Amino acid sequence: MRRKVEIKLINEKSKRHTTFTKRRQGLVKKTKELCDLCDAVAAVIVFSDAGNAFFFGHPDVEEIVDQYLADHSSTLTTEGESSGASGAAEVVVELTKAEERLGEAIRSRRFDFEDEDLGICEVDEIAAAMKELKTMLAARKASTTAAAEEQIPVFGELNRG
Amino acid sequence: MRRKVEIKLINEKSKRHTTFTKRRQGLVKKTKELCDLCDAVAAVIVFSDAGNAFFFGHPDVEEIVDQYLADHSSTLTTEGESSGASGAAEVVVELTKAEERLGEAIRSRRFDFEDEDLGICEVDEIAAAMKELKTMLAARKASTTAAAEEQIPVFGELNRG
DNA sequence: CGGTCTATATATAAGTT
DNA sequence: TAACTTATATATAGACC
Repeated sequence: MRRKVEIKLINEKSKRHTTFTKRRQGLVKKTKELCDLCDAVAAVIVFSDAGNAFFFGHPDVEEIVDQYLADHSSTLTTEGESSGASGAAEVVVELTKAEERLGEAIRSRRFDFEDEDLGICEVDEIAAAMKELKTMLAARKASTTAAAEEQIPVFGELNRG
Repeated sequence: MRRKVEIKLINEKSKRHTTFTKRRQGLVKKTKELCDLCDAVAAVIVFSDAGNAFFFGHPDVEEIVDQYLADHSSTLTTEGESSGASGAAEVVVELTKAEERLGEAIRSRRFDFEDEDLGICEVDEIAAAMKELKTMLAARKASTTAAAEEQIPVFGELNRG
């Protein structure tokens, strides 16, 4: 019944919403549990498409948010995890995500390309180029002793005038 | 081996810390997944006892935090920036996100490039290529429509020297 | 400690109503 | 459409390095 699900954008709207609701609830629950178990200072905020905010925080969302802003308003000092990439592999992951979003957008035709000045072929090429780029990065990552100064013809085929 | 655990404060300090670390990681992962699966706007912030902040947010922690504060401290109405953009501009936005992540990673030097098989020059080239791609898209978008609307966001520059 | 390894608890994707 | 069910995927407690 339950199938393994790829962590990428769910294109089907109703399915996406169902997953959003379930996982949003789970996330808040997990946050509460973390706070209860460890007396942790933690907050989670989730916005629905409609703009409704779902949140939880201990001791208080605003306090945590203020603390965060105080710590990060001008000085970036993150020692642990953050939204940023931290290695070549992570760069590949980021590119992969972007690529997949593009691919999804194209496949699902969420874009009304007819009304845009951008043709579907161009976008498709872009997605392909990103995929290529990702593959290249992965390959480079894999081959430890490969050439150091090799030039990379990135997006060369896109230059069509 | 694994026993069901009551959701209440763990008194044993070392055990509490272990649980904190594991669950904190899980929470961040779940938040990421929610964002990836549903293109959700969500953020999580956790502080360790030592005062270190662990966080994740999409599109950006600060944005979400600001949105939360706006919603909960006044009756400001900020509409339509998180999702719902349609067309080429959205593609550009996706590219922008990826580009900014790369740029940030490069600037902050959170990469230990020495230990990777990927040189900073290569990554820099990739970032440049993405910027180029974005510019191309923007230009294409602007040309046919004869510059009616400026809806393509300006990027944070990468300053590659 | 900080990471790895299971066995088990929990979350959750589909199905069902 | 949401609530409930159920089979499975995933998270993670405890043990061990």
